Amino acid sequence: MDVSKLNPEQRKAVETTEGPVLILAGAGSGKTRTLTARVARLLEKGVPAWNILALTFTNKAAKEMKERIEAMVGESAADAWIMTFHSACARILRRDIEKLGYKRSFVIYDSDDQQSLLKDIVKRMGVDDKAFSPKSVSSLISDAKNHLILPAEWRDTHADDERSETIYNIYLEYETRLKALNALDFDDLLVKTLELMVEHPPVLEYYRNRFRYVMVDEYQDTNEVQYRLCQLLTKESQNLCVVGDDDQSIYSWRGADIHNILDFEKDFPNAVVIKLEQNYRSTANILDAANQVIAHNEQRKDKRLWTEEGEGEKIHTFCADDDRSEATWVANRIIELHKQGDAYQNMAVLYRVNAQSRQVEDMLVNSGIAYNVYGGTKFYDRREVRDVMAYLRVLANPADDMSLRRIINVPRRSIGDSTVSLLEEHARGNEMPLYSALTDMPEKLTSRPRKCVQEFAGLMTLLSVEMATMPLPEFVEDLMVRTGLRAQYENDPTDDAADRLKNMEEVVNAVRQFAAEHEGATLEEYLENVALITDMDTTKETDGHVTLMTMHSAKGLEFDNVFVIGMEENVFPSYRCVDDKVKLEEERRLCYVAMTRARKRLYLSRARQRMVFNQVNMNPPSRFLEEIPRRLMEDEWATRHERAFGKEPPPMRSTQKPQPRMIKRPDDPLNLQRSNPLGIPGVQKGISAVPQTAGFRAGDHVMHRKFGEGVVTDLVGTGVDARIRINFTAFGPKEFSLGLAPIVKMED
DNA sequence: GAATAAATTGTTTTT
DNA sequence: CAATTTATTC
Repeated sequence: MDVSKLNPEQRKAVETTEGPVLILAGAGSGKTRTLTARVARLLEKGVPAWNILALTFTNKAAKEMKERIEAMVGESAADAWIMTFHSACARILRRDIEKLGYKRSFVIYDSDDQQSLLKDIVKRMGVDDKAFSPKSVSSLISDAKNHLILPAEWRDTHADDERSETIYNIYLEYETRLKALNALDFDDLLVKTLELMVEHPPVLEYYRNRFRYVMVDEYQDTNEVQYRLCQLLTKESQNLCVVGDDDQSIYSWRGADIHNILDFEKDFPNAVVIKLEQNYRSTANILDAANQVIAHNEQRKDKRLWTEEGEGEKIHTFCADDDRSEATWVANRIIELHKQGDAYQNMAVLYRVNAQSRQVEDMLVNSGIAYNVYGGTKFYDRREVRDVMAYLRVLANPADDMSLRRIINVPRRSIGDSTVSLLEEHARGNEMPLYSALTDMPEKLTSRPRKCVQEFAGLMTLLSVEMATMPLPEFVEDLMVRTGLRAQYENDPTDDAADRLKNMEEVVNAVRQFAAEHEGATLEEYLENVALITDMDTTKETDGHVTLMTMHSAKGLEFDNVFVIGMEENVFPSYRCVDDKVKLEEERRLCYVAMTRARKRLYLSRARQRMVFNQVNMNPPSRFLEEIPRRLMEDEWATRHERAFGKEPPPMRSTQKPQPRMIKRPDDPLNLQRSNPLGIPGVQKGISAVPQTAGFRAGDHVMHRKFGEGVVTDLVGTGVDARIRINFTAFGPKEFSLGLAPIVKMED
């Protein structure tokens, strides 16, 4: 293991192999390199690979780490568990879940499955499905599970009203049904693993002995269950090494608790804390800007990333007329960069919500530029693909009524709703899965549907025999023929059907690839893989392709040129977060993550108006834009006097156009609402509620939107670069750019 | 029971 | 607007 390429802090992280270690790794600080080197070091010291557990959040991160470790030490790392939390839990459960009363053939329900189950429950309970939409209920349940709150506890900790009672009933029924279906949702994978460890000490003992060294990546994103699992596993060995960055915590909406990383030193008082603060990725300007933005957060560990890189280009900003011309601008810049010799794979367009990819896609298609969109509608979310999966799931786990119901009449085989209802009723009466009702039919069933069901039951029996005898890929191919799924689309001349057919063929390819990578793989293993894989993980041809993805998905990645689009209030930060201080700080962290993805050039764009919900919406520039010091930015209008479409620049003053919605700021003591609808960074014209450079002197009493009262101590520089230093009564001395800081002079 | 027409409804972010 | 759900007709 050659540590000479590491800096002193990184080296310390690699060499500290024993005891609790907290590595605070800023963006681009060589985190993965350090982590992989640490694993290599452990192996080199003679720690057997099977003693090592390295947990990540994404398959991509796991895969990368695994590959890099293998490149360093070769096959000797093969026995180490380097995988996501969810995969590790699935694997642990596959061994011992029978101790919890499930069967080992359990299936994993994704959020779609979860929601259709909830929908079914709500419908059967006869409650108002508007007030209890599957979406809202599923997030409540997920939230409860992530905090280890079982139905009974949920009821005890919530108001004693009708709504809570109903939710409790749904939650309870949901749990009961899942168990009957022999299915686990995503949260269950973690919760049940914890349950297994807590209630079955020998199991815990086994894994404690096995995993002597536990490492956790992106620790700031762990939720309570993951946290407890880590604590439990390392209680004896104390060998828990966590890596994270509180500034990059962007998953609290999924139960991630930032306190897990903030309180690590409390949990392990003897922890070695290592800070990786040198950034090897971005130019100084980009890093500086990102640092400035994140400095506006109150809830954070103080740190400052630095770099040896040169300043580089300024951050390019642009304000387009609408979302369409914003996309055109992006496409044009991409073309320009490409002409300069930058390859498309070095460019990424990042956005807040998946829907924003549409316009950019259109423009890239028009320009003939290849691209990959990550996220959004996933391959495995397509109807035809899910149909195939439903067949496979029923065969793997006949208790899966939900999947069976999905495919019992797909393709059409004249088993309609009324027949299914009869079968279901009968199955429920006899406390058996729906699948059993296919062969043990209720007497009420008349001869015609009876025959159809019989035929279907015969098909399923045939398939289960084939499943046991044929290699997996061939079996899947055969299944699509025997079930008639193929024929359904083959006889359809529309383009749509051709696409679907192609997707089904893609499933066979995926199975074939999986079988090739995992020798002797079973159907269960394949299904598990499918359930835990995301769109990010499907291998794509990246060469010559521009990357389009959400800022969330971009975490952990880096590109030479990064475009962040939709830098507007109510878009980014999202309208759902604008009124909540805590949520807003998470948005800001997301902004920090997005900005720090860029190595050489960062482009921030916004649109004056944008179509949202099928109506025109006008939003002021994102507050994050205003948190970047002006000296680091260069606006296209100001410098080039050009427009995406060669139109005249719009008037600087708003005429009768619809007024943008004002941002509500309950915490704004002076009511300094943004009155700068057309405000262009770099062209300081519109900020009118904020006093301009003139008028401040040392000794003046001022009021800041966030920091409250203070006294001006100093003024530095002139013009756009002018800065002001203020000593706040409550927050001490701070420095701001005079043009940007939301301060006003107080009347004495 | 199936095919078609009408109506409704929704947009964070993901394992 | 587009995709899904519900109503209507055959």
